Amino acid sequence: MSTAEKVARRQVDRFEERRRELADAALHTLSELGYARTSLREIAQNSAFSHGVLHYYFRDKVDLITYCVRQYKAACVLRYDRIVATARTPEALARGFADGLVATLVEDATMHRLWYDLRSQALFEESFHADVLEIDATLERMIARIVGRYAELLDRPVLTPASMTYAMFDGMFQQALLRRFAGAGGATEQLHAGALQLLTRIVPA
Amino acid sequence: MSTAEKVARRQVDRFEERRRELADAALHTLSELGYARTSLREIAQNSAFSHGVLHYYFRDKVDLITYCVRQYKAACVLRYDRIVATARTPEALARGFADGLVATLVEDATMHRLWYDLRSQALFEESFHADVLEIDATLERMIARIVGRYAELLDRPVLTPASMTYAMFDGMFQQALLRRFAGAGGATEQLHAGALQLLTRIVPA
DNA sequence: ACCGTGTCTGGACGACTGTCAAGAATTTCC
DNA sequence: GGAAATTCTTGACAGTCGTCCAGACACGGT
Repeated sequence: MSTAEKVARRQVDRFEERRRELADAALHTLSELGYARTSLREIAQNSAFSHGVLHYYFRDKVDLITYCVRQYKAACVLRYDRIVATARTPEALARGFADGLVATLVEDATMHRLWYDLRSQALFEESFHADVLEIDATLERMIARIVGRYAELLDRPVLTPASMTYAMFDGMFQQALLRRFAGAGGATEQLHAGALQLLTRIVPA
Repeated sequence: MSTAEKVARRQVDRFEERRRELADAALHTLSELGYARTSLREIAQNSAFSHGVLHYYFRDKVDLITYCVRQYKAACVLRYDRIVATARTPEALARGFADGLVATLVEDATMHRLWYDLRSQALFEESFHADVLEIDATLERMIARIVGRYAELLDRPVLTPASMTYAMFDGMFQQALLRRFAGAGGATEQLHAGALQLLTRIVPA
């Protein structure tokens, strides 16, 4: 590799790193304010830079948000992979999964509400379609892995399609999140019990 | 009733009627553009009036949107009540329910995406909490009536809590809506099959 | 040390926002 | 028919928005 190539590579890396840094700040602001109320100036204010720099690293607002969504997805997978249990018994796996759901509901609540917000935006903005569908597919596979392992440990077949399974867990999680932010009590308990119950419904005896 | 009271009553009625009319226009615009992109001027432009009149009938934008959400709820209940089957056999009820879901997914698609958009907003804006929770509770009861009747026809007990049942149907519907707007095929078929399958899971043999 | 390139700032621009008020238009009532 | 009350239009207001740009700054290579 020539020195010129090394220089170019390093600059590209720096550029990418700064993009990630700015997208991080943007994600933080978005998760706090929501898509409708987040402006580029507000994002810049929650970063170490001024608002002008955003157009140096991103073509426009849609470009920034799209990049944010992709970065969010990466975080998503990591977070959920924590949940994938190393358990040796189906009971331990189920418990670990339910515990993990409740934990991320509490710890990453603002990020989750951002996800549902952005997914709703995808119903109106075509430019979000591809990324949202891809993230949903990733989450669906994650759920399928857990359910598949659970059934494997029980030596039973999975009779429910993965898309349906994901939709049901997602619906439950969304309800729990809503109750949490709306101040209604019992959200964590309902999610925990619901996840366990749903698991036994999907892999019936 | 005195004549003065009659006059007052008539004025109140007219006032309420105009509010409904404007909220209708607002709902139409909202369902087309989404919460984040809808302005009062745009709403007025899709009505027979100018933008200033909105502040004659509504205190501010939040007041208007809140009123819209409440009006939307009324439409919701009516629409879903169409689905509540008069069927005499469980098979007919299940089929009618699944058909109804698919029909409203296709016919009222823009209204449904508005609902999910506004419910996401409730995760960020406290003023939406009460109405969103109330609408969700209404929909939950609607689902519970259908499932309850289905179990009754089969002479079996319902073993799943209503909140969990609603969450699962809602999750499936939301996925179908997303696939529809994202241009992915098979949304209606998946929803139809999923609803039937979920019904048998909730009321197991 | 200096130059050139890459990075960043801060202000300016026009468009758009919610809100409001003055007055025109319309309706109601005697 | 005219006065009074209501309903509606229009334009203005102070902000904020995304976007762009001239110039200041930083820093690695020679």
